Amino acid sequence: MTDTVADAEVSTSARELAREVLIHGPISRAELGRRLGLSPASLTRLSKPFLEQGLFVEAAEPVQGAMGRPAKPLDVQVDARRIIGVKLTGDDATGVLTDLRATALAAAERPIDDHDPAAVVDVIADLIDELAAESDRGVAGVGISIGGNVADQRVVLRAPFLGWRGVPLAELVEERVGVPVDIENDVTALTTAEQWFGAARGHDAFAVVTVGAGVGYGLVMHDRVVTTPDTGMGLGGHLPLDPGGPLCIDGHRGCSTAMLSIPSICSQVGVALGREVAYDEVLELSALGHPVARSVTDAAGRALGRMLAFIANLAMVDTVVLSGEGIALWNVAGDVARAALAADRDPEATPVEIHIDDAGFVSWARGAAAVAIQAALGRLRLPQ
Amino acid sequence: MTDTVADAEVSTSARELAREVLIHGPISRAELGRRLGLSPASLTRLSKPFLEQGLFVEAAEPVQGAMGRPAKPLDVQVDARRIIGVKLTGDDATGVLTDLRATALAAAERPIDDHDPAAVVDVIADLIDELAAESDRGVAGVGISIGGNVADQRVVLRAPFLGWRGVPLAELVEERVGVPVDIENDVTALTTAEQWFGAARGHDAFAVVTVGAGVGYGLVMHDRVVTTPDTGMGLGGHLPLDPGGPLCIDGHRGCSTAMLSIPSICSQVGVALGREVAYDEVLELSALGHPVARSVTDAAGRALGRMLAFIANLAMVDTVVLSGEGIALWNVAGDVARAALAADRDPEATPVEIHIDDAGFVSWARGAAAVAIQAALGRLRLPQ
DNA sequence: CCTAGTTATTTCTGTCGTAGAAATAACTCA
DNA sequence: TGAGTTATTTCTACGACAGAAATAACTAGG
Repeated sequence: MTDTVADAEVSTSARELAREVLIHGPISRAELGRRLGLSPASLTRLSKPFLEQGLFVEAAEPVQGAMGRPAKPLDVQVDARRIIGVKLTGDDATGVLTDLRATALAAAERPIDDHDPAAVVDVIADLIDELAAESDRGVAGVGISIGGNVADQRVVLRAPFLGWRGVPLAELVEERVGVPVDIENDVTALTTAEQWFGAARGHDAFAVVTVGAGVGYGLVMHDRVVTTPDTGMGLGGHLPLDPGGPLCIDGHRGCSTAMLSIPSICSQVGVALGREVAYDEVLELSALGHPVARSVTDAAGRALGRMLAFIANLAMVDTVVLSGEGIALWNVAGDVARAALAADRDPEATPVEIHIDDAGFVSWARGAAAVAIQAALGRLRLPQ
Repeated sequence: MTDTVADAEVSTSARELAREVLIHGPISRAELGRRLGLSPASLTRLSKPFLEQGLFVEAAEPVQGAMGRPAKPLDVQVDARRIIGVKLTGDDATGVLTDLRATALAAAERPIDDHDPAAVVDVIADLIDELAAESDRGVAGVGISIGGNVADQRVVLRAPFLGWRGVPLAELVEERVGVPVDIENDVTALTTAEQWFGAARGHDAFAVVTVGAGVGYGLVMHDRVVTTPDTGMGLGGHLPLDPGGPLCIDGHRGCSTAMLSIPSICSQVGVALGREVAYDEVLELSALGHPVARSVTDAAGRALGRMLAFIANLAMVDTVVLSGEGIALWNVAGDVARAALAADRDPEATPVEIHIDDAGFVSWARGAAAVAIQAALGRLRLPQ
């Protein structure tokens, strides 16, 4: 972003306008005025600098069919900036180059062999350089998401998979790449992406459940992602769901991780078959009706359905997004899960809307990009 | 409230100021400025009309010990208005006359024999008249809380205990008492009271669990009580907590109602002893170590602890208020509940803060009063 | 006892964002 | 073709707010 000296902080209204257009665009000024509680005059005034900067465009296609003067809907010029999102695990760093709606334009990956912060920063910087080379218009911001605790979008307080405590990752990476960097917990980042750009876009309250190496849980309420000091501790990963289920590594019988995580499902089937089995194979066997695989995925489905019911009843949401690299489980266990959900929820209650985000690792990296997009919005400067 | 023709709508800031003083007063203008993000000048301006109207007072006791000019904290004149709160069940109407902080000054009760809306309105009007006679300064508003679905704080959509559907209760009672009336779901109302005037006062996120004839669940997040179309359906009342527990009336084994409600606990002990047992006697027997009572209350405690863990992990709160007419259960089962909670929650996570509100039926009626106080705030007019 | 330092509150003034009204634009429908 | 409808723009006035400076009411230390 090339800021002029004369550029000024944008007002709250301008930021809300940008957010609304980013999430709901293309959208007319009139509709924006109604949503934001502003007069038409204000919308003209507020949107002008965005149009002048090339951050907004007026959609070519006016709305047809209605009476009166047709609206000229505003939309973000998604190609105005490029963003990079990086998802960091103990094993590798996955990155995507995206536009302003976190749509992936390029992807890359690097293994992480050494958990030393300096070594990891090297890998991340390399990954970012590779992705930035794919962009012909520079990079406006970088987001990094990580399993663990993050303070202020700057410092990794605790990252069990990397054995980190108090690593000022944003600073370290910024020094290397010369672009603003923001760090966020991985589930929070993914939840943010679902809220702004995913299937739950525009819902004012919903939950996110991720199934993968572990089980993650995120919550949006009153249009805001809920974060607490415990965010990143994985508290949604050890809910007791099945008193007859297997044990997780922490000794919880039938908890969400024991019932749903990829490693646990693979090892349950593996033990019964007496050989190592990959996750994809489990799902395949289950689809073919193999009794062992079927039994394990059915139990997983029941547990997932029960978890969804608990979420709907206690977090008071009626929409849930399922994501993560292991959510293909839904293909073979979705029906069982829906039945279990129905059994634990009042039949007169609002049905729970379930969205599947099956983009796997790309979703995690998109989440990181969404964090960078939000941060860029916060840094926005416009000519007065 | 005697409005002059010249009185004007109060601004958002003025309403937020009133709310903040109501919840946190006495509190200095300087501190209010910091909390609301306003300059000291604005606080002088905003608080002046409240002081002129006699709604605020400057606390007599300035803050001691600190350096600099001592603050003259603002507080609400709690006696400036009187409010009536009524809790309606299928059997009776309980009412309280309160001040502006929902502190009960008088209480009264009426049995409800006839569920016909007209008959119930008669009883409520009588009850209100009796309580209003106790006030020497009129009544500024009436709140009525009810188990069931309420639309817009005006119309009872569904109230199973009364067999009502679509009763415009606010209108009917207003016609009789000539004072603004607002209706709210009972758990929502109680949650509101806890948020503004209870032990969780000022917490930005917490949950409420009520134990009584049933089990209720309310949630505050981002400083707002969470309500959904399903509010009033009692979805928190049928969470599966103990696979070996008794059945509730809907056939859920070991659900929150089956494990925790007064009728279920009494009947479990009653069946074992071969006679009818009152709730208080169950708690007494349990305290004395009676094996049957002990066993039932221990199971209840474990279920409650598990429920608290689910709430903390899924609603993402670290504070829970326990209320309702049956919460004396905590006296005999609190330790068991705490142990169960600890078992289901990561030991490194923030400990869950538990507050007990043992005011029983008065709390329910206070909740209704809190709704009326909020509504009065919304209707507030001040001389410009 | 006096003075410097500190914090709270008030007064005054300029600014910025907003709504309101009226004008203009661009359509549909009869 | 004109009446009706809706969207957007332009212009103006108002009002809420912050900032600065003044005033107030204390504490702490010499």
